[in-house]
Amino acid sequence: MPVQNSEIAKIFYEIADLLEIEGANQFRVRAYRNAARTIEGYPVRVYEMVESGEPIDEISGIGEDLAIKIQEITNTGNLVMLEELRSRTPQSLVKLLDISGLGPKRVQKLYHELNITNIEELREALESGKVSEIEGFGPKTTESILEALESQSFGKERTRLDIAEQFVDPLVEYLKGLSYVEEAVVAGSYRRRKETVGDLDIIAISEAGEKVSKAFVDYDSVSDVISQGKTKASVKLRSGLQVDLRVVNKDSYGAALLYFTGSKTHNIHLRHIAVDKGYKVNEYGNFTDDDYLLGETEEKIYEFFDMPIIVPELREDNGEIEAALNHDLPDLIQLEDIRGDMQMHTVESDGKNTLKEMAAQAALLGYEYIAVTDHSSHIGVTQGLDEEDARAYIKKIKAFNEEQHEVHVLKGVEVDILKDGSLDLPDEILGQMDVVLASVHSNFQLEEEQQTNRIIKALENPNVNILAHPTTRMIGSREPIQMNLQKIMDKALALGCYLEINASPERLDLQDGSIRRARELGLALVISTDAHRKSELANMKFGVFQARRGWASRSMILNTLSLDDLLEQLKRE
DNA sequence: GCCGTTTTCGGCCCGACTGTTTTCAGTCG
Repeated sequence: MPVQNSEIAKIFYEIADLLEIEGANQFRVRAYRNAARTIEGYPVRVYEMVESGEPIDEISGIGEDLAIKIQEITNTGNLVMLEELRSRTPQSLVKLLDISGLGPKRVQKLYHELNITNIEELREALESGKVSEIEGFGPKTTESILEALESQSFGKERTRLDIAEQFVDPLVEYLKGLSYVEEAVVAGSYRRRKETVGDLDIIAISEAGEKVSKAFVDYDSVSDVISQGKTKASVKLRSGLQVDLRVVNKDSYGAALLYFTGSKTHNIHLRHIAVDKGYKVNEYGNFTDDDYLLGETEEKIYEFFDMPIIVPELREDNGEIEAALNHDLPDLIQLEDIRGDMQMHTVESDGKNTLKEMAAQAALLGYEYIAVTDHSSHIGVTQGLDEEDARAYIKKIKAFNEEQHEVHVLKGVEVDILKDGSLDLPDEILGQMDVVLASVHSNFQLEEEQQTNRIIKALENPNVNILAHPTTRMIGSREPIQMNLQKIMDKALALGCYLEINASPERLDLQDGSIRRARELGLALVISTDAHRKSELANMKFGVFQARRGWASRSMILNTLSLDDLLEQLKRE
């Protein structure tokens, strides 16, 4: 049975939590957590490596012991060690760690002294006053735990990048508007352009930390103040989003930005290098003994380590530090490189704007071309094109291109892949299109092999150019379908077709790790917005962020090409 | 539990804030 990387990671995360509650060596705990993170983001499925006999202990952070455990998981779907841990320390205790203010030590105490194993028992013990009888649990602590329980803000969900963006701009503007604030900027996973963010981290330059901190907690949309000090403060906005502020002086700005942009593993790796060279790096700068050396800008810090600056999107400790040391960082694609959008919908199917309106908006964005790709009719809700509609539609686009020359419109369609892998429009129609996107909109539950074969069969149709939103996942609401993406990528490469990076912020499909995989295979991709109204054409930036996180260079993204070159690339043998 | 040009032991990133304490442990990022 294929075991996903995420399943292995989940087991290691749980082991780390349980070991921590048991009071195990913190470095041992860290090793499990570190391994979980590595495997979670690993571009190759580890179980396939095990099957083919590839050495997994060559993965950084996986040693002999963890390699054996991974083999056990991939062979049996289970790990005896985890079962043993669970028999000593109830699994349900892990949930308690999600409650703000409760860490491993306190959870352990609650378990040992009151035999509390879950949230319900905790709530009861808090309300009956039993918890405050334990040493170390004063009135403030018990109250804040109770509050955290009431607010149900534990088990924190992550916020989509586009939604976080709506809160970021006004808050940063507010801070910048304060006379004693020189600069304010968002760091954290937001700056790394991760598809979702857990909270927002803001860095401000000021000599008046206490005043900034005060103004920050007084911000209009703040509903709760979690902490407030001279150099940092933490609040919850009404939306539920947590925002952390850090105030630094000019000399430490770069160091703080680096530190709070993360990722954590990237920072730790940099610090290892520093320690090896006899230096110390913290959020205030680079130090030798206790003497400040530098820290004003990120460039200077990377330069200190003989590296060019590494852009935030790459800072995941996935080889970017090694690449930087070799001066071999990828030349990442930028939004300005995009010359056209390869998927959008109009009123012909489920879009809200007309062809003319979409084209006008694309012209405003400076595009040379767009592909209009309305749905085929299989999925009833979208009222897509049947054969007759499609013929009329082709004529309509031809006429439109004759009457205007600002943006060339490619005749396109997003055709449904049916359950058996056949397509929802006849070849004769598809053959008249400039670009054909094929995509899965139904039968999400098929088993991996059947799903994979279904998609491959669709790609084998010589009219198909692009597999759109390849995994069909929706962030936070729909898991990717079970499919062997590696096989599909290999096939696409062999057949001369391509995969899409869907830039819709609720899809962002492909994921960053898969884009990285495509890069390694030499498989080109397109980035398209799948816009259903003209305003959504602006979502292209989210796709570009995602592509950058996947190490994509301009040369591997087809819609950075001129129209002629693009059409040439779309031709299949 | 991982790792190694200081390599098989002995390190492992580091600081701010809070609450409950009389000097610090726990949590968080």
